[in-house]
Amino acid sequence: MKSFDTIRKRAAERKGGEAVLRTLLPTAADNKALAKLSDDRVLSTMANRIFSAGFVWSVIEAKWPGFEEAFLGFEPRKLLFQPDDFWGELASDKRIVRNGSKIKAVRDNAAFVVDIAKEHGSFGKFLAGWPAGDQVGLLDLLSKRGSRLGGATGQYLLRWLGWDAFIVSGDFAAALQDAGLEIAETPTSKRDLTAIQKQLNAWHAETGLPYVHLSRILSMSIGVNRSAEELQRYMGEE
DNA sequence: GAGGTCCTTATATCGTCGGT
DNA sequence: ACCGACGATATAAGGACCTC
Repeated sequence: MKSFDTIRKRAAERKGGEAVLRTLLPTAADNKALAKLSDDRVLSTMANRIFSAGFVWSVIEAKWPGFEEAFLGFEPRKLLFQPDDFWGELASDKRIVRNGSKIKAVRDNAAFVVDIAKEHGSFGKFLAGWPAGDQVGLLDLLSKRGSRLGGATGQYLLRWLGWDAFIVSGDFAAALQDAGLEIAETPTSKRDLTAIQKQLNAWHAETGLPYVHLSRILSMSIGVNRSAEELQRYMGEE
C-alpha cells in the first residue's frame, strides 16, 4: 500500500505544485457549524441532492427557488401537517420537477429528519456527533432510515451539509486501486466500502488530514486533470 | 439440505433541455 | 414532435452464506 505522501506528491505535481494544490482543497468540515444547522436546511439539502440525482444538476439549480416555495421552505414539521391533497398537487406543480417518487421521498424524509431530531435535538447535532471514522455506518443509516439517500446521494448529502465526508468518485476509486487496494472499479458493495473506510482511517491517522482533504487529494492524483472550476462542483458550495 | 436472509448485479426509470 | 443525454435509485432476479 502506498503512503499518502506519495499520492499527495503526485497530485501536487499534476496541479502545478503544493501551493496550488492547497487552494484546491475544500473547506474543512466544522462540527460546530454543523451542530447549529437547522432541520429545514437539512431537509432542503436532502431534497436538492435527491432531485439532482439522475438529472443535469443545472436544471435543478435553476428551479431551486421554486422548490423552496413549493415545499414551504422545507420546514419538516410544517410539511408533515399538510394533507394528502398538498402532496397530490405538487405532482403537477411546475415550480418543481414533477417526479412522484422523489416528491414522496421529501415527505418521507421530513418524517426521518423529525425522528432524528427527537432523538438528538436536531439533525445537525446528530451529524456532528457521529464519528468521522465511520462514514460507512452513517451512510447505511441514511439509506435504511431515510428515503433515496443511499449510494452517492448519501455521500454528496454529507459533503453538502458540511460533514467530513469522502466521495467515492471514479477517480477516487482509481487512486485507491492504484495505491494497492483491491476494490471494484465502481465500488458499492459493503465489502469494498468497508475496505475503503479502513484505508482512509489509516491515512487519516498517518497524516491528520480531514477526510474531505484525503478524498479530494486522491481524486486529483489520477485521471482527467480537472480545472478548479470543475472541482468546485464537488464542494457543495454554490 | 430446506428455507431464509443478506449481498450483488443487471435493468428500467425518472423530467427537462437541446438538438434533429 | 420526438430522441438522447444526464446520474443515481428502485427493483427484481440470481448467488452466497447462515441457521436449524
